Parts: sequence; structure tokens; C-alpha cells
Amino acid sequence: MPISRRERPAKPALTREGIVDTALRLMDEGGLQRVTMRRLALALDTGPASLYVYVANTAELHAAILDRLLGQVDLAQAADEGGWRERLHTVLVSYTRLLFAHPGLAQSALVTRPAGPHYLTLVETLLALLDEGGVPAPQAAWGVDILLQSATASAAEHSSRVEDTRSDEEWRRLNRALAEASAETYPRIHAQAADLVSGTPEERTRWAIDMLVNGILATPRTR
Amino acid sequence: MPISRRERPAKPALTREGIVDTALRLMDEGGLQRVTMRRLALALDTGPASLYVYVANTAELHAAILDRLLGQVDLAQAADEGGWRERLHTVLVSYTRLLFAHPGLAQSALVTRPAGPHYLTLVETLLALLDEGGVPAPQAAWGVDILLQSATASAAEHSSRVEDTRSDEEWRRLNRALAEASAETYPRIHAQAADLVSGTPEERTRWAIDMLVNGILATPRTR
DNA sequence: ACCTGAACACCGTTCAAGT
DNA sequence: ACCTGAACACCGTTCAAGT
Repeated sequence: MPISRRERPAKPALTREGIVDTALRLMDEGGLQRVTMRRLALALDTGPASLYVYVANTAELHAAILDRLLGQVDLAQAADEGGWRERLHTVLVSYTRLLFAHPGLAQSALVTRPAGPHYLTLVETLLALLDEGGVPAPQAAWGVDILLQSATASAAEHSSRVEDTRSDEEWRRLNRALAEASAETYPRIHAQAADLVSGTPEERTRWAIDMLVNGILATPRTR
Repeated sequence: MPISRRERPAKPALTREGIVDTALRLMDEGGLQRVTMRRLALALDTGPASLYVYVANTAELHAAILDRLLGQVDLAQAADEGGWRERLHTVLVSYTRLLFAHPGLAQSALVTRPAGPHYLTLVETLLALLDEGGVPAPQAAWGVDILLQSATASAAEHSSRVEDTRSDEEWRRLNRALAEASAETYPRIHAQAADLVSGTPEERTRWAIDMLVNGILATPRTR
């Protein structure tokens, strides 16, 4: 049996793309908290300092991962996907699902928004849908911001509970605090405790999108 | 000159309250990133392990700090503060300002909500105001959630730019990406670039609250 | 220009042992 | 019950030196 010329495959050259690829793989395997500069470097068979040639810092790395991921958002471009409102739902639900599936990334997206091509495409698509719905441009522009922010924040909130047990305990603690709120001090919380925590994430997301669209439609920017 | 019985003041006994107090002081001096378990312990003249008798982990500590801070929210209880809508503005703007002034805390609030008395009071107040505005209880319950989430997310986003220079660069990068978006690939972003980033944080917050209230009013929970 | 070894300056959390 | 020294298992980022 001939011995291959090189026992190990050649170490592939570092590129920004390759770094983001490996980061995505690490994240799929164990969540964003496993994607550290040091571990990423280890997976790429180099030292952490080498990564800084291609990536400015951890925040930028996270933004790059997210932008790559945003390529998977369903932009509802098919002709038979219904009216603008329904297609808006499709896009935003798809975006939300993506972030729900990748715990931790949503949180970093709130602080450092991706500025890559996929993010721009998403914004462009939402602007087009609101325009189709007759929303005046100024309030559409601010509206898109809040639509994305709301979806991102929901995912950040939820995802943390999936990712580690500790946050799940916090969640239970808040629920208990709501359920056990004294009827004298907090009469409305006491009366509406069930409403406050009702619904699946899907139901709440759907209502939130409807509500936001209604609000955007009804609120001109010049008072 | 008589030598005092003890040269140094007696080391005060550790309590949860005292720990949160000191944490708040550290945060005022240098932002949340300066409030680490180790530094906090140092400020309290003890070792980090001692804190774990009173605080389960860092997330819980942050939530406790925020709940303490929420005691300062203007609940618009004065008789002459106008109608429900205006008072809702007062409460939410006050909440937003608080988080803007304490960079970093907003971010942690999105993941671990405080479950203390001040947070419950805030929720109770918002429920009362929406009730006064004739909003049906089920959609008020979900609405309060989004009102707080939106204010918190805005603060998280903004505050990071204040806190460190790096995020400010990210912000500029996104703005440039929007401003320079190609008219062919992103026609609407190109046309609406100015709108997308226009307005002061105050103006955007005000519009967002109006928009959310309009949406909540217009969106029943049973479709 | 690209890459890296080594260092700097830190983290959160646990746990056995003390009082 | 409360407290702690010491350890465990990590971090991000920088920089001088190499190729």
C-alpha cells in the first residue's frame, strides 16, 4: 500500500470566509458560547493571534456569522405567496426561526448589527413589502428597524433559556413572581397572570408582527 | 491625640443589599463591565467565593441591580400628568432614559428579566394605563411585554455605542453600508438611506411608543 | 504581508477546609 | 451557617519577532 505523499492534508490557508465557515460549524455543534477566538483558532490549527489578521474582534466575528446565516432567510419572492402582509409574515417568521435555532447570536445582533449583503437584502425586502402595502416611506424606514429589533429581541430572550439551564431557572422565577403576585399590591398582575405568560412563541410572534404592522400603518411620522 | 480603638472601620457584614449597593456604585463609576464578581469582591474586601452565598450567579446579580434601579422610574402617578397615553409616554420614556444612562444593563435585561418588586410595579402600572385606555386585557398583557422589550432593546443597542469605541465603529460601518448601498441592488435602501438613520433617539423613542400603542389598540388577540 | 509564540490582564464558578 | 484560599478551566487582545 503506497504511502501518500503527505500523511496529513495540507493546512488550508486562512481566509475570512474559511474562518466564518469554521465558526458556523463550531456554533452548530455547541452553541455560540463555544465559538471563542481561542477555540476557533484551535479548530483552524493556528493560534488566536492569527485570526486578528482577518477579523477585528469578537463582535465583528459574530456579525459576520449572522450575515452568512441570513442568506437562509425566506424572502417570500415566489409569486404565489399571497399579499404583502402575508409575505411580510413569511419573511419575519423565517428570520425569527433562524435566530431561535441559533441561540446566542440574536443577543449579539442587538448590539452589533450585521452590515453585510444578506442583512441589506433583508432590509430591502421589508422596505419593498411595506411600500407595496402603501406605507409612506418615512414611517416604513423607522418601522423596519423596529420589526427587526422586535424579532431579534424575542429570539435573544427565548434562546437563552434553551442554551443553558440557569436562564431557565430565572424564567421560572419570573413566572412564579407573576403568578404569586399579591392581589393587594399588584391587582392587575394578579388578575392577568395567565394572560401575561400565555401563548406559544409562535402565537406571540404572529401577534407581534400583526400588531407592529398595524401600528406602523397607523402612525405617520409628522405628528 | 488618642488612637481610635480600631484604626480601620470594622469590615461590614456581607448582605445581599450591601452587595447590590456596592455593585451599583462600581457601575456608576465605570460601567457594567467593571462590575465583575472578582472586582466586586475586592471592593467588599473579600474573595469572590463569598458572594455566592448571596447571589446565585452574574446574571442574577445584574437583574438585582436593575430591579434596584427601577425604583427610580417615574410612574406618572401625579394627578396632573395628563391622559393615559401621555402618562404611558412618561413612564416608558423614564424607563428608557434610565437604561440609556446605565449602559450594558439593558442588554442583560433582555436575557434575564428582573423579577423584583420594582419590575412588578412597572408592569402593574403599564397594565393599569392600558386598561384606562380601554385596551382589552389579553392584548394589554402581551402588549406590555413588547413595550418593555422595545424600550430595553433600544437602550441596549444605543448604550453599547456609548460604552466603547469599538461598537461606535460598527455603527459607523452600518451607516456607511446603508448610505453607499448600490442603487441597482438595493434601490429602496439607496432611496431611503436618510430616512433609515434619521431622528434623535428621543424622536425615535417617542414615535415607537406611539406606534406600539396604536398597534396594541388595533390588534385583538383572537384573530 | 502574513503569521505566530508568548505574554498581559483578566474572567466565573466550585469546593474542601476552616470558623 | 457563613466565609474563604486556592484552584480549575478558561477568556480577548496585543506585540515583538519571525518568514
